[in-house]
Order: sequence, then structure tokens, then C-alpha cells
Amino acid sequence: MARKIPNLWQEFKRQSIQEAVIRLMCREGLKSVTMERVAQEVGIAKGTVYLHFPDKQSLLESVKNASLDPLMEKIDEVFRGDGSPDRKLRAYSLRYLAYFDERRDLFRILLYEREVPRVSGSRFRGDRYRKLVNDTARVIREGVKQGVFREVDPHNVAAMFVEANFAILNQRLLTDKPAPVEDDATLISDVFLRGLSNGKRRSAK
Amino acid sequence: MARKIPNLWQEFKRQSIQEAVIRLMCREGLKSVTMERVAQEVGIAKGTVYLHFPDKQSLLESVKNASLDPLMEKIDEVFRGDGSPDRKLRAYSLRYLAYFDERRDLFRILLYEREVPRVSGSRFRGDRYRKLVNDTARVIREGVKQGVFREVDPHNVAAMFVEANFAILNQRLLTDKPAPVEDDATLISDVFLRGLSNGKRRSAK
Amino acid sequence: MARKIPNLWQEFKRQSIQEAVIRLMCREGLKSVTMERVAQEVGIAKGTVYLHFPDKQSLLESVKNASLDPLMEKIDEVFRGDGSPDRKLRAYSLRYLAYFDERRDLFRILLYEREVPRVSGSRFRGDRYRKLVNDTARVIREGVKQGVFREVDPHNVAAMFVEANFAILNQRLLTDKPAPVEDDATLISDVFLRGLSNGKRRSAK
Amino acid sequence: MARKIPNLWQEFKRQSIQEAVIRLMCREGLKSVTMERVAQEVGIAKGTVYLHFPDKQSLLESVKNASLDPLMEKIDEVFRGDGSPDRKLRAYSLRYLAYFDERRDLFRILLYEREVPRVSGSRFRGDRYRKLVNDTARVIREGVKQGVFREVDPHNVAAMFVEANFAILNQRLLTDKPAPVEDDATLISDVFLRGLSNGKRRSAK
DNA sequence: AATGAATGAGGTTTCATTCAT
DNA sequence: CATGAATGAAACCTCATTCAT
Repeated sequence: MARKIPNLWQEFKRQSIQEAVIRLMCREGLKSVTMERVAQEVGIAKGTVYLHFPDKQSLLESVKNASLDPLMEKIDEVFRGDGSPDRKLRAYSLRYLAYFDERRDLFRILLYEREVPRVSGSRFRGDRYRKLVNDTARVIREGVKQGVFREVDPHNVAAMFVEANFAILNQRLLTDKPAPVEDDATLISDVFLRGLSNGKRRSAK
Repeated sequence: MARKIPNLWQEFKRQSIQEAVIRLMCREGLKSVTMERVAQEVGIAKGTVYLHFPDKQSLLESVKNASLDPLMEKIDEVFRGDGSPDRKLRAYSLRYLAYFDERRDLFRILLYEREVPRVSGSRFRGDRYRKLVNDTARVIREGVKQGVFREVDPHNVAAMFVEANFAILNQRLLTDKPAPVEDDATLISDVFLRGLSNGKRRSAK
Repeated sequence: MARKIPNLWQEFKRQSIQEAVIRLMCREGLKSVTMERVAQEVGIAKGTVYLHFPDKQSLLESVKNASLDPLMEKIDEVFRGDGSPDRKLRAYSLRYLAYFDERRDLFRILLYEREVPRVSGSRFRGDRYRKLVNDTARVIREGVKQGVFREVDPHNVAAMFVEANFAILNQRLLTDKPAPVEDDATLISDVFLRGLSNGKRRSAK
Repeated sequence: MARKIPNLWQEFKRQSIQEAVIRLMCREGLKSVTMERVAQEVGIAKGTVYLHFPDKQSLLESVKNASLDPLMEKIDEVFRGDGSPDRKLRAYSLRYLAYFDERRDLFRILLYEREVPRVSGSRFRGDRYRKLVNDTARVIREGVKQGVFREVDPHNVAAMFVEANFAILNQRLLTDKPAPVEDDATLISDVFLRGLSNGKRRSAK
């Protein structure tokens, strides 16, 4: 039990550093995020940062992860829930857009600026992205099995869906005053759910 | 006419340099693309590169443009043609995926690696991306006007469509043996055309 | 008190670098003063120089200032003293010439060589030069008010006086064996004090 | 006689280049005076400049000389004339200040900007400067011999005189709207002629 | 005589990382 | 654990000068 205290303390400092990075990014742009400035911002010495992160790459990665993990959890939750597949997809879009709507400043940098590690080289090789697509694919596969969706390749459609959400996200991040989250989320869902809708079931309705 | 020769020669050298960059990128990754190495690769002096490109940024940009411009032209051609809006979208997907299928190596880096200039900071602010979305939006707007598509926001849907194509592109670039281009192109078109299909027209069927 | 030690150490290293610059200047000329060579001369790494001076410009500037400040202080002292205006001018010349008589080597470069920052572009716009002229003008104005000097434009005459001292300084720096400092100082003062002498006072003789 | 034509032509081109340098200096500052830009400005090739000047240093030097030579000639003329020594000094100041009053732009750069060769390293080692002081010294020596001036070291006083004129010149170049040339010239002459005046002669008056 | 493409030495600056204290 | 001075590789860019045509 005495072991746990330092761990908590360690964890606290890790977070302090990550937050400093975020503050720096938002305030002065990625270019200003040097190990020196980060340490300064936390109020510790440059060398100390290296006690918590092996190198800069890892630090930025961890910041990105820390920023995206809550979203991933929310989506996990949605997917693990017991709504129907189409409802799950609708919920996905809504949560997704809503999440980025807060902290627009941060994500503008985290997503757009080159040099933020795309987790092992590229956003598209990232575990996170793959998991997202896979999980979505599972939902779609489920929908197909249930006859809610027509016969399509779940994995490909999932990629399209994820990416389409990303597209709208980008439109929103770049617009100064985006439309209400609900409207855009509905747009995505509508296009996709129609696109996936099973003719039979529909006419049956 | 004697005047044209040096221009051709200049152009040839510009291309030699661009090709050196591409070779370097593919062989050793973007990190190895320094002005020094590029010059070495071409077999000229560092300073000579600067006779053809004002700075590194411009060089990388030109490489990217040179790589993507032919695609943009093909798509322009499709959009300027006189097919119906839905046919245009189908053609878009097909040309798009087919184009990247050649030169997979190059685009893996050009698209994924951070630090390749996204033309003024970000792929999503890039002129090319904007133009693509705008042009696509025009097609969709046309489709809506003609009653082929239901009432949607053409710009947002265009963004989704463009990005969905990109999604599939990514899937293909990351897979070792992707499905036939036609299959994937059909998938995209099917989802979107269904998703956009006008109820009335449907019922008219 | 323990805090003061690093500050002293810092200051010491700053001075080591400045001295290296001076040594380099004197030995091999200004052209050889590159950041690389300076570091080499001190026996530290190139980057370390930048821990003490933000850039090369600042370094050279600081060397010049460090070299001239003691003189400025001496002259300030003279001017703040309570001698009569003519005595102050005499003292000025004497201190001025005496100061440069030591360290002739250094000043030959510091004053003559192009490229030593003239503090904001030119020796004649420099704060130091302006202050010198202004302070001298004040002394002359005082002399005029007291009736020691005849009515002249204090600022213009001050410029002449300062520059005439500089002229003699140059003559001295360029001669291998200059006359005694006192003789030259007396010469300047004599010419100027006569030139400024008030007719009335004269006739009073 | 056929030989003379190419010489004139050569001379013309030399001057074209010098003028280009002057234009460039005045328009964009010394930093923009690269061999490339100079050639561009003349409308010839970079290499051609080197047919007329062995290197950049020489070019700038020649520009400075070409700009100052006419002044030197005027002063020579004055000194060779048969006025009395004091009249010669008065004339010197007048011509000197008047000369710089035209072309203020050019001389601001030529005199102030570092990096314009001071002719073999320094303005004070320059032949021109030395000649000026020597010639002036000769005039003063003459004045002493004639009993117009009291016994002083002609060379040192000459240096002071030359430099004092320079001082006023600087004041004028730096002021936006300087006093009339005559006023400043009179000031210098008055101070110096008084300072040099022979007591006896005066009282004799 | 003229050209101008090519050179490459030379310079400044940045910053991730190390390590002695 | 923490520090922060020191490092030095690495990158970009400039431009005077040369020389084959």
C-alpha cells in the first residue's frame, strides 16, 4: 500500500506535463512545444520531463491519446450498449461530433498540424483507428445479420462511416460557427442508414 | 525555337529533383529528405537545388502537386462531362481508387507522413481539398435540382463523399492485396447513391 | 548567498566568451569571428555560446559595449563634476585619449572594421554617440550661459568637439609612436577653447 | 585611335554598373546589393560584372571612390587656388557640406552602413583621408608660416578640422531639415579660425 | 566578350538528449 | 529524484566566384 502513493504522485506529474503541452499548443502553437518550454510551463527542469517520458515523440503521443481516450470510451459504451445497430450508429455520430465541439482549439492542432505523431507513423495505422473501424464493422455486421442492413462488406462500410464522420468533423472545425451538432449528426446517419437500408425491410415497413 | 531548348532542359532538371525526392521518400522515409541528400541523390550541389526551388517547403509542395495533379485533372474531366450526377459520382470513385492503385508506395508516404506540406498548413484547408469538395458539391447540387437526389446540404454531403472515398483509399493502401478497384468503387457509390436517393423517385419506380 | 555563486559563474563565462571574441578579433581579424571559432577558442560547444548570447549580433554588441562603457563612465564622471566648463572639456580630451591608448589593438578593429554592430545601424545614430554629443552640448551651453563661451549653437559645436577628439584618436591609433597624450589633449582643448572664447572676456584682458 | 573606342565603351559599362549599385543601394539598402541583383539591374549577366571588376569588394570600393572623387577635386582646386589660408579653410567647409547636401540618400549608406569598404579596411587608413589631412595640413602650415595662424602642429589640427567638418556633415545627414549650408560652414570656420588665430596679428588689427 | 548554371564553402540557429552534481 | 548546463548533430539558406559554352 505504501507502494501506491508514489504511483499516484507519478501519475499526477505525468498529467501535469501533458496538460502543460496542451496549454502550450493552444496558446502558442505546436512549434512552441519544445521540451524546454514544456518544462518551464510545468515549473520543473527540462531533465525531469525525461523521467516521465522517454522522448518527445512519446510525450506528444501520450497527449494525443489522453485527449482521445475519453471519446473512445464513450463510443465503446455506446457500442457495448444494447440499442439496435442503426441507433448505435446514430449515437456514434452524435457523441463523436459533440466531443470535438468542446476543445476545438486543441483538436485543430492535434488533428491538423503535421508533426503530431499519428501514433506509429500514421493515423491510419494507429491502433485507435483500427479499433474504431473494427468496432463499427462489428455493429454493421450485426445489422446485416439482423436484416436491418442489406448485404455489404462491413469492414469497408465501417471505414467509410468513420471517415465520413471525420469529414463532417473537419468541416465543423474549420467553420467558425458550425451548425448544431444534432443537425450534422443526423445528416450523416441519414445518408448512411438510407444507403445501408434493406429494400425488403423497408417496403415491409 | 532555339529558346525552347533550355526551357525543356530546365524542366527536365526540375523533374529530376522531384524524382530524387520521391525516390528518397520511398527508400528511406521523409525524415531522410534533406536538401543535402536530395542534391546528392541527383548528383548535383546543394546550392543547385535552390536554383530550381526557392526553399524546401516549395520543393515538397511541388512534389505533392506533381503527384496529385493528374488525378485532379481526371476528376475535373469527369465532372465537366455530361453524364448524370449519379454517374459522375460513380466515375469519381472509380478513377480515384484506380489512380492511387498505381504508385502505392509513394502515396503511402505522401499522404500519411507528417511534415509533407498540406499546402498552407493542413490537408483540410488545402486548395485542392476545398476544390474537390466544392466541385463535388456542385454535382450533388445539380442532382438535387434535377430531383435525382433528395434535399440535402450539398457541401456537407460532398465532404462526406470525398472523405469516404479517402477512407476506402486508405483501406486499400494498407491492405497488402486489396479487392478489385471496381468492387470498392461500387460499394461507395451504392451506399451514397442509395443514401441520397429521392424517396419520390423511388416510389415512382 | 549560495545563490550568488552561479550568477558569478555565469558572468564569468559570459566574460570568457567576450574575451575570446576580442582575442580572435585581434589575432585574426573580424572575419574570423564566427560562432564556431569563438566556441572553439573558449573551449566549449557552439551551442553553449547561445546559452549566453541570443545571437551573434548581440555578442558583438556586448563586446563593444563592454569595451566602451568604462570610458563613458569616466566621462560622465568628469561632466558631473563641478569644474568649470572649459576645464571639463580639457578633462574630456585627456581621459578620452588616455583610454584608447591602452588596448590600441582592440580598438583598431572595434572602431574601424565594418560589420561590428554600430548599435542600431550606425555609429552616428548610436545611443552612445548621441549621449556623448548631448552631454557635451550641455557643458557648452553651460559655458555660454556663464559667459565663458561666446554665443554658438551648443549641439553643433559639441558634435565638432567630439568628432575632433575622435580625429586625434585616429591619428594616434594609426601612428606607431604617438605623441604624449597630454600634448594632443592640450592641442584639442586649446583650439576649441580659443575658438569658443568670448570676445568680451578677451578684451577684458 | 581605333584603340580608344573600346576603351570608352568599357568605361561606359563600368559606369553603368556603378550606377546600378548606387540605385540598388538607395532603393533597397546595402543588403540587397548582391552581384546577381547588380547584374540584373544593369541588364547584363552576373559573369559579365566580373569582366569589369575583379570582385565585389573592388566594385563597392570603386563606387565609393567614384562618388567622392568629384568632391576631392573641388577641394584640390580650392587648395591649389591662391586665396589666403583662412579663406581656403572657409571654402573647404562650404564646398564640403554643399557636396553632401545633394545625394543625401546615397551618402547615408555609403558613409554609415557597415560593410562598405573603407578603402583597404578603414576610412582612416584610406589614401583619400590621408591626402585630405595632408593637404589641409599644408594649408595650415602655410598659414602658420605667414603668421596668420599661431604655432600649432599643422597635421594634428588638420585632422581635427577635417573631422570637425565630418561631424557637422553627420549632423546634417541625420537631421531631416538641416540649417542652410552657409550657416554650418561659417560655424566651423569661425571656431577654427578663432582657435588658430594669432594673438599678435589680432591685436595688430 | 558575354553568359548564367553550377558550385560549395561558410554561416547561423535550433533543440532533443545526456549526465555530473 | 531532480536539475539544467552543456552538447553537437543537423538543418536550412546565401552568394561570391568560376568556367564551359
